[in-house]
Amino acid sequence: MKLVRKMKKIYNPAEIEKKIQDYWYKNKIFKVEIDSKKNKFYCLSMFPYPSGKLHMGHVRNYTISDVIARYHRMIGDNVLHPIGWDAFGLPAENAAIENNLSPKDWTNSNINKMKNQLKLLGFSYDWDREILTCSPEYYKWEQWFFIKLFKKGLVYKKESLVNWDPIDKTVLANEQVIDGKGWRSGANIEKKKISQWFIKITDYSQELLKNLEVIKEFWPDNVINMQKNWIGESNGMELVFKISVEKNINVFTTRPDTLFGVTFIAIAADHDLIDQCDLSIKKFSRSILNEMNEKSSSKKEINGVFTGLYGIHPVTNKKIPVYVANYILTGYGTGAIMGVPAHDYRDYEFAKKYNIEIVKVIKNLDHLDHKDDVYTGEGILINSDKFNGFNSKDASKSIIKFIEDNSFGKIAKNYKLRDWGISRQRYWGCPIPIIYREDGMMIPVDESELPIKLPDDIDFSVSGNPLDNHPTWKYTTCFKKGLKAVRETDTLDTFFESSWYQARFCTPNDPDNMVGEDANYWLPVDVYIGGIEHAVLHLLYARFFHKLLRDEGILKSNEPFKSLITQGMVLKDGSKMSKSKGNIVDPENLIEKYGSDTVRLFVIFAAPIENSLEWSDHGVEGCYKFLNKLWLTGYKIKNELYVKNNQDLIDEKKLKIILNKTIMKVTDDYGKRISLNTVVSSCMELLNNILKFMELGTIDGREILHAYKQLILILNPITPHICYEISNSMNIEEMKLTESWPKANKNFIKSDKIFIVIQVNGKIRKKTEINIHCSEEKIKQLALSFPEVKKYIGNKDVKKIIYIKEKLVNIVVA
RNA sequence: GCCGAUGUGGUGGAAUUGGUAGACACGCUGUCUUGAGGGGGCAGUAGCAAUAGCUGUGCCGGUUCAACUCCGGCCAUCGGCACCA
Repeated sequence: MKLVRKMKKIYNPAEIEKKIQDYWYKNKIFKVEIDSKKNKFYCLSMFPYPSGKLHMGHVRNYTISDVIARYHRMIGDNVLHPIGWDAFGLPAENAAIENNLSPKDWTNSNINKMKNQLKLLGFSYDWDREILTCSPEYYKWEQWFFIKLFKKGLVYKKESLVNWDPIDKTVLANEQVIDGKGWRSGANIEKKKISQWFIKITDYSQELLKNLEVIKEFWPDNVINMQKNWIGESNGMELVFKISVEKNINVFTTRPDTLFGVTFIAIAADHDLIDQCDLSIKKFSRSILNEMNEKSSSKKEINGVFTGLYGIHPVTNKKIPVYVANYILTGYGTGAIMGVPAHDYRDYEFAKKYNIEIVKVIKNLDHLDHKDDVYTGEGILINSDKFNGFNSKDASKSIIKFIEDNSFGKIAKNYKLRDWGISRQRYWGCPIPIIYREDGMMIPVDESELPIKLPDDIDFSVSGNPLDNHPTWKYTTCFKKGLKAVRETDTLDTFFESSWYQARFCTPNDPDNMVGEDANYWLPVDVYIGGIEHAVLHLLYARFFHKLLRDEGILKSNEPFKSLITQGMVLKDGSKMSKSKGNIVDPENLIEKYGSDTVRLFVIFAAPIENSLEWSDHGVEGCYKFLNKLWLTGYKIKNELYVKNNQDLIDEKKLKIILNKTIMKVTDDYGKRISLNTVVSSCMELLNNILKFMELGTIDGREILHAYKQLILILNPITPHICYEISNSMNIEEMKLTESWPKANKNFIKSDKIFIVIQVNGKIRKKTEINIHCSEEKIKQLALSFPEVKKYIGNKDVKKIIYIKEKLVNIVVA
């Protein structure tokens, strides 16, 4: 055995890691282009906001994607693993105000710092694809696309009640309000009626919902569920109540089976019909609307007023009173409901308060003796004319058909999803490419004028939207007629940028296209990794955008992300690491102390990916010790390699079997199960076994060396620096190949002897080793012969003997 | 209230198709090495009990020769939505 390089006895990560990282970076080792001969694999982590410092959550996220990317490279895939910066957003503006810096400089310096930290962790990115969402080259395309959508009628401006964040001083989308608070500022959200830009995500409600069925195979259940909930499809019917010859009220219900239980109609406070009511009703409605504006969360007491109007029940022809009620939402369904107090809690509460008749039409079969006043479940229809005796499901179908046949209404669907509000009253974002001409026209700017760049000379000392306050920026002229015009000073929600970056990564530097043709080779992303907090924010928007791009003819696929992994939070002392709690572990200090391989190993080993990860200094130590042991073992093998002439062939085979089983298992774990913590366990076990056989000294050193080399290969995705260094000094040829993943040798998966468990009535009584070629009959006989087994059989009858191949024998006695 | 997920030693967790529960690690205990500390080695570590044996994967029941795994019903924890008709 010739040894090429010297290997030091002591593992010194500080010395080896820097050298290897520089080599990777300078030689663009992970640069990637289309290669039709290879299987493509697009591995992506949610790109970071450049806050200035990498935290443990980032480290975990990016380590996971790096491990997956490196594994796929080793099995010969063409791997796209890019990184970029979600660089627009409020923190830059706030920092600028506080420290009197420009948001641009602040952002750029943060990116530099974080890029260095990413390099310290040895992530295998194609750095040539780095993108920056605040660069005009990027946001130009967003403006271009905005204009396309505007012309299609998919973006529009409308005055409506929107969420106002009083701390960040901007409007927020519904998805960005969490528990009544702003997603970033945490401020209590107020309702304001202002004119805002919206994008018609609701046009895609049905498809966004339907395609969940397709992606759910490789997406976590909870995310699928949250999106399903958020889109919120309800099936039912719309029904028309005549008010007068020319006026109607349309109501939406999901319970057509309760049609005969309607005793009132309730409409929302901004319903069209209110215009025709008395002044007192109008005043009341306005007070309800004001109440809604004040607070969006907290529940209010049910409240309403009779309008004096009646609707005619289309089937019974009864006069049904119409009320304005504060529990009817504006903007959902038709803004009006049919009140069925016997079978809906809110309707019941309302009817009690205003002495409205309560008519039971559904009999509860499960609780016949119960005399509940309200029953919201399904049952058998009563008091329902010709539908009496039907069960709820059949009745609903029949009633919908009856209603449609008589033109009283129609089958209908409703969604909770609202259009996405995309304008923000902030500076550090993508300018909306719209101008307001002096003749009152609102038109998009011409493509040739793009990008509409953000001005750099901004005065933050005045409060309000800096673009609006800028002395010259917003004044322009119309390219068509030369008329004077004023620019839109709102900017786009930063979720706009992150909705399509995964497509831009495919052709990041294309000057002529938003997304080039290569995207159809790379997309969809094969594995996408990020936090659960984006379940209905970014992950919904990105799915929507992908469909917009498809319908514009730019992309061919339907969904951006084939599979999704939501990694758990990193905790310390039971809670999320945060500055205010003072429980932060700084990745850079840790790398300095142990090296990045230890940090990577720990975050992979300490918990399954989806679980939260409780920080443990002891655990980190343990990982560091493992790497030391790995190194020292390599050193010993290299320097104390021995040839053994009278080796123990049985032990040799044992080691081979352990090795090949390990290769099989970790291949499955990396590739199919994406269970990375168990990869580490298996590698630890293998090293323990190698050490055991070295100690025993029964096997030829070359076999030990072989097993060790394979261990280095399978560990390489997780701890690439130490593996690279060891493979150099021990001459592991495979590491240099494009396809370097070891294959399990099928000849060494099973040994000749196997352990069999012998049970009597399902309880283990004996464990024994048998020859693999032993016949079933013989094994059964053998099982019966053991005294430990006989003892439990006694003089009872052996009813049957079950034999599970190569696993166990169960003797059933009675 | 609705929807969903999860429940295994002191701790993180493993058990991939119903077939040896607790792999791998952390921690702890004993012990050896050292002047001491660190580091390292060896042995032990689900509970009760004596080495026999019994019990044990949130609880109750069921299916099965066999259940952490499947089914039914509870309980607890976490997450999402929440006047959505």
